[in-house]
Amino acid sequence: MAVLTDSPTSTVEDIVAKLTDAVHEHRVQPGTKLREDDVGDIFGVSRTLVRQALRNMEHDGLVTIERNKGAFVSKPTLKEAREVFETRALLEPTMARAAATRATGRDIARLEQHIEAERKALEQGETGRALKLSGDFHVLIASVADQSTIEEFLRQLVSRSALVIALYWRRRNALCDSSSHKALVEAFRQGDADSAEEVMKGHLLDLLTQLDLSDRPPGPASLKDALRQ
Amino acid sequence: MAVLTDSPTSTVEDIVAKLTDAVHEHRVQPGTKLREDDVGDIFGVSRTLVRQALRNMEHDGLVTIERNKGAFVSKPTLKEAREVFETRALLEPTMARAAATRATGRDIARLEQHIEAERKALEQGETGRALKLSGDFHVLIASVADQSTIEEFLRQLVSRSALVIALYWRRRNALCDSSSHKALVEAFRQGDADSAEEVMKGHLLDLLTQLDLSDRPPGPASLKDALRQ
DNA sequence: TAAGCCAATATTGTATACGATCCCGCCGCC
DNA sequence: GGCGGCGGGATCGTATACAATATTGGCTTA
Repeated sequence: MAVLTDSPTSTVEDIVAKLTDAVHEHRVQPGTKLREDDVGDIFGVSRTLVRQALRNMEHDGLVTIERNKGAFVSKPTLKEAREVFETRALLEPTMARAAATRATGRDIARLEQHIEAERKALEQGETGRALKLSGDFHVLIASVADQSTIEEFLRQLVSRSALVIALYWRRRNALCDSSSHKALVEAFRQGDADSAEEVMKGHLLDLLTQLDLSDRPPGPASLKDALRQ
Repeated sequence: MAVLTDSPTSTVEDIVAKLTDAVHEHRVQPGTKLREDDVGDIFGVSRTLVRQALRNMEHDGLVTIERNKGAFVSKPTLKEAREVFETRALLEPTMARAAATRATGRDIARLEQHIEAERKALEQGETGRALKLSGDFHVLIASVADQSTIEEFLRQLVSRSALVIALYWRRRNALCDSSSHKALVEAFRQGDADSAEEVMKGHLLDLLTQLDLSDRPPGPASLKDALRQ
């Protein structure tokens, strides 16, 4: 699970950012153990900072820490997976509405730039990176809406969504097309709050339908985990 | 700011819980510095665990950590204060609706027990404790609604609300009467989702009107803090 | 041979030690 | 007399050392 070697000393934020990216881009799978010494070696810091980073990520729901066992990339249960998207459905349409009424020219430009980056990543076959960027787009909307509290929540929810997608995605191929994102920005540009809200609702539903959240065991659990209970 | 001495060793969770309670009950004010050695002495643990606890509380928005300066009980800005209640307004009516459709007899009993505890605290003049219990009630509703993700978010928002109230409450006397809480439980008992949702909306508006979130300096900032910038 | 126990090893949990930074009072200088 | 620099103490930041716990492999025994 080697991620990236780094310059002599990294900050806690560096470690969190790099590990989080790796999870978002599906370079490390849910269930992966994050041994403190390993991570420390990779980033060139002591376990002190690694532990801080891991606890941070635990708070975002990306990592689960079991006492005396260690830190693992979280494996959201079916219920948790549903809750993540139910919560997003509560927050994001309102964010889209607010963004539509507030977005400035600079905001629009930033959003379009972002979409372009998504397109490029997809074009070059970097599906992991495209997925991450696609998530960031949703957080960016909350930023445009100037709602930092919800932006923070959304950051967590989008992170967890990456885990959910890793576990419950139906067909790897049909990845999130960016037409919805384009439609959102178009609504923002026209200041059409109603449209923005509706497009966002639909977009979240689209995402949901591409997941398999029917009742069955919590995804590709390792044999070991399965038998432990 | 002595809080509570404790048995020889406490866990991180103990420390977080005790400190959080102290903030919820307004026994420590926003802006208070939480010196690591002090907290460690109080709870009989090393700075290692204190730092973990403080970082946890930072994630909940209760504590702000400034590098090389230390940890302080957070002082939400006006904007943050507004965002807290805007976010609650997005989440809680839906939680009330869900609770109304899901609440069992045991749930109702638990909620009524909670209200009774609130009443007693008020009766005995323990306004701090009453305030904390009043906040917990809202979290409890999310628990009844069986939405653990939102419950966690609400826990953070209610915590921050305690800070907002400490900073922006208009008249200390007129404290949250529990009639709204009673009305909520009554709606739950009757399974009246519409009513539950409406009562919750109104209750949150009531709270807002008792706050002074008009545009003016970020509350009772100390002169020192004011001049520092 | 398989099950169970025990020791050796690996890993995490907590405390302590040391270095870096900041705050504050003192002193010299203008 | 006031202003600015400078030192000492206090406090935080990180690494390391040691203790506690879990895991693994081999060994014994029925």
